[in-house]
Amino acid sequence: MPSPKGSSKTIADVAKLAGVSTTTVSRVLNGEKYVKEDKRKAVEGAMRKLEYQPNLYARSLAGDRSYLVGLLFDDPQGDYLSGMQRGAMRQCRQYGYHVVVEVFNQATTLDQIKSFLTKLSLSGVILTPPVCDNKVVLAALADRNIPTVRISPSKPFHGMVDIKIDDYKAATLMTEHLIALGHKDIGFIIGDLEHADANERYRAFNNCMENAGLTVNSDWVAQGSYLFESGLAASRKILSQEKKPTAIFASNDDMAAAALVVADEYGLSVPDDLSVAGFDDIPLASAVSPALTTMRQPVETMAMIAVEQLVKLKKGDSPLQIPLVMDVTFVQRHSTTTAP
Amino acid sequence: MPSPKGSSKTIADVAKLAGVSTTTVSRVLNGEKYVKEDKRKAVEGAMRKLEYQPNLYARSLAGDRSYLVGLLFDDPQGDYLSGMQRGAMRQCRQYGYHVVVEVFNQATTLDQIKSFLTKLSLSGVILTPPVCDNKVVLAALADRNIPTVRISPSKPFHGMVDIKIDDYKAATLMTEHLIALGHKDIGFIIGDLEHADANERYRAFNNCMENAGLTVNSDWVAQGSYLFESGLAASRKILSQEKKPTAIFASNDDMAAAALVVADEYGLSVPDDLSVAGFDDIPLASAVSPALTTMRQPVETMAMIAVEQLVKLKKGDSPLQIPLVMDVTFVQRHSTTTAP
DNA sequence: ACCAATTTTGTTAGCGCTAACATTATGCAT
DNA sequence: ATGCATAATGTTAGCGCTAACAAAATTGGT
Repeated sequence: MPSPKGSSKTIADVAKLAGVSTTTVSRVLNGEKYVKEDKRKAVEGAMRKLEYQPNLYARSLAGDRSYLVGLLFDDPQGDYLSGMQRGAMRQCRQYGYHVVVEVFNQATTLDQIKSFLTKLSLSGVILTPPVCDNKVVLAALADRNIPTVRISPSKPFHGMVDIKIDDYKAATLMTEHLIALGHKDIGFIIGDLEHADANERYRAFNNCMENAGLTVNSDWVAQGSYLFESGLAASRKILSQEKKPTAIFASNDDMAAAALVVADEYGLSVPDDLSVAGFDDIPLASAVSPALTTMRQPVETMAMIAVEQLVKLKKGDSPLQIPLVMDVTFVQRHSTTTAP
Repeated sequence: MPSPKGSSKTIADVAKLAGVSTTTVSRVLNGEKYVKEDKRKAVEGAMRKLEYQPNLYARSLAGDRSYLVGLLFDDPQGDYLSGMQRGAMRQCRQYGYHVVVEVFNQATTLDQIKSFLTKLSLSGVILTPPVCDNKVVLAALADRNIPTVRISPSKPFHGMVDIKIDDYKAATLMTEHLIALGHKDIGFIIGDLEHADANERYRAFNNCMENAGLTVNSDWVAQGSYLFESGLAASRKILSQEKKPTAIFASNDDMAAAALVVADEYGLSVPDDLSVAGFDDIPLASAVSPALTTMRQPVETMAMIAVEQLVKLKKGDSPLQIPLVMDVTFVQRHSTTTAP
């Protein structure tokens, strides 16, 4: 009896058509060895003919993998994170995995974390900053032996793969760029210090200034949160000073874009009166006017590699001992120029 | 024998501890009726004591629901969509569901769509614009009888729940606001016409102008795509004209923010020389300077309601025959004022 | 040709849960 | 009390797949 419309084929249907056992079909499905070429061909043909789609839930229940990877955010907002999400989705599709998104922040209880992790028994998890440094989450993950990749974490955590850029070096490069342009009075907008990268960028700025024999004026340093709005407040704090800097280095593009707006409020022309540098190279960076000089971070690629690593971990490969450090690209546009 | 660390409890463990059958536990788990209060209490107690977490995959395999809802994007970017995502995640957590995100666009093959839908056998799907009007996706969904909620679709589609705002009315309101301020020369930036809402807003603008006895100057109408960058180009097209409008109504805030930037390029002061109105009220709208007059759309709430509807559909409720129309809020800020 | 090592295939028993179908209590009108 | 609807609980058979084991086929050395 032909199965009614909509009812999907099972592994048994495929096995019957291919003239093999269900186990053999399962082996083909999972790319195991110990299957003769001709049988493999037969099975693959049968699968195609029947438009067979493996049942995710049966596989998960019987086996150990779930083909679901979790993408965890503290606050899902902004181009940086949607870039991550895009990369993760793209690579997951490649491997037949799917992306489950979830918010883990201060308000998330331990129970919710545990429940999420044990209920879904994820094939893997990607932690975006600052969740990647959340002790509770890390412990819960390690406890359950869930393959985990962290994006831009602070300290290493045993058994987890880290993917990052060299924030210190990148921020040093940018500071040097400003100094090379003759700027001596440079302001800095700090990112959300919950994020390890924010710390690194700030540290690099300070050290680089010191090495160049320049002093950091605390009036020109302001705390932001990486959000555009916070950049407005930070920029106002800096530019409302009697003596103003000739350049501002913002820890990300959103805040740099905000600096552009505030500069305008104070009648400063960018870059002639004030140079502004950003970080990340999100779409906005090239859209604003003047377009931002920034440091491009390959966000989408990082997420894609994260998924790749997860798949490898799944196969039993042991985690990389050292972080995967991606290259950044210095992008000079029109928001920075020689000191006035 | 106590189960080893990490191995989670099963329904059988709970049943034994509570002194009932597994079915009764299942009934409690699913909130079915026909369970006496005392047994229910006993089961709930046992669950708590054992920290029982139902196995999602077993439930999905045995039953018909998967506790996974799909959130489909054409291009996951921008505050509007991350607002959706936030709402969906929040409400899903409420109900013990999870959000699987996926991109469905031109590049997605029918096979991929089918594969996604049958493999995951989702409990429900939320379609964001413009996926909500993608015939192929709609057909595949209907075929599989998957409960579906669409956000701001164009035409009704049998059996699906639609959630939207009254774009026509909202855009009329905004246009009237501009006209009431004495503006006669009003420009318009059209959104991505793949989105039904973009069409509605444009139609409303045209009709409203006509009703007020004003003519729409085609030099002051430009096509955008809802992205910030497209707003720059559109605004430049409009403001580069010899004779300039005294107001611009952009179909969303991103493009309105771009108009602000371009106005500045042309030496126009907003709102004194040029009024600018947006739509959506994303965070950016209140951050830019001057803050945008806009029409607030309860995006996050819409997504939450979408999940709620999905859960109801799951329970066998029949879909609403008419779209759920959410209220918008006119938000007057500082980017619009009386005509010069 | 014969044996052990190795590859290839099949058999079977669940994974943890729910649906369908008993079966047993309970209420309530006669 | 008696019968009958209705409520409350239990029994059982899978859902579609994989893991563990068993069996058969193949290989290669002697």
